[in-house]
Amino acid sequence: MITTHGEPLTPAVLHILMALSEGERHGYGIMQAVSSQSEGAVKMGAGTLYGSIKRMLVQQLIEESEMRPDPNHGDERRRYYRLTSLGEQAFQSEIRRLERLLKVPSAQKVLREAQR
Amino acid sequence: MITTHGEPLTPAVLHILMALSEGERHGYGIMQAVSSQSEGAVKMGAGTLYGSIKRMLVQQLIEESEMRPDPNHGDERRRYYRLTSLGEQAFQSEIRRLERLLKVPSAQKVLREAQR
DNA sequence: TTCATTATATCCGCAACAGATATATCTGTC
DNA sequence: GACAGATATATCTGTTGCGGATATAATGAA
Repeated sequence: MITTHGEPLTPAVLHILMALSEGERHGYGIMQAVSSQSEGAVKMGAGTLYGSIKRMLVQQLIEESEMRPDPNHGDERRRYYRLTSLGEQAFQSEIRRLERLLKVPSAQKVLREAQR
Repeated sequence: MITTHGEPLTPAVLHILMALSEGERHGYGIMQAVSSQSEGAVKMGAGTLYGSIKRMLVQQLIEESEMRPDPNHGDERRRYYRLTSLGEQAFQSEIRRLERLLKVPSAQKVLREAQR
């Protein structure tokens, strides 16, 4: 499947971009953000998380930040990530794509019926 | 990645469900509907399409209909598909999931900035 | 009759997913 | 101080999904 703006975003990649769009986070923090942003509907396993992070670093959608946890509290192994401008663009175009998708009549119908 | 309602839907599966949510369609018709529903942003290749159809038949998200093209015009090889009730459920829960996702503040910000 | 489009289908390499597994730290509490 | 449970990172690997290439053939318009 091919989208107009670069590669298509897999659900895992979108969720990670979304988690990081709120600010810098470390791996485990991304996992938690995904769960909370989806209201518990989506659980991302460790394999998916770290595998996706690795790929996204290569694609330059995200980058590691120099931020380190306070030495007095917080696991020093924590590594923080942030969106690159490329990642931000990818996030934006994906969000807009999804919004357009939800405008399709049959999707609108579902949403109208959902609000009771 | 695990969603609360059965398996996670890949983008390809969602698009096919969405195309069929408007009525029965044959393979090539699905391809065209995907392109039009996404306003040309998404092009689904034949490999993805027929591979996904095969999987979705097994998962009972869709089923083949007995509908045949008018013998006077239309390729007789056309095979039509429709959503099963399981497919309809999957479509609905995915649409709702995506809507919730777009409610996340950082996504809302993107959408607000998009309308200019 | 020629050609673009429509239409279905498979093959296969590559990418992505996801559970299992391993290791180690942090934090609260008994 | 020991222990449990949550936090944290990472790899390995089987399985699934994607998607371009390829093949074949019917349709429809010029």
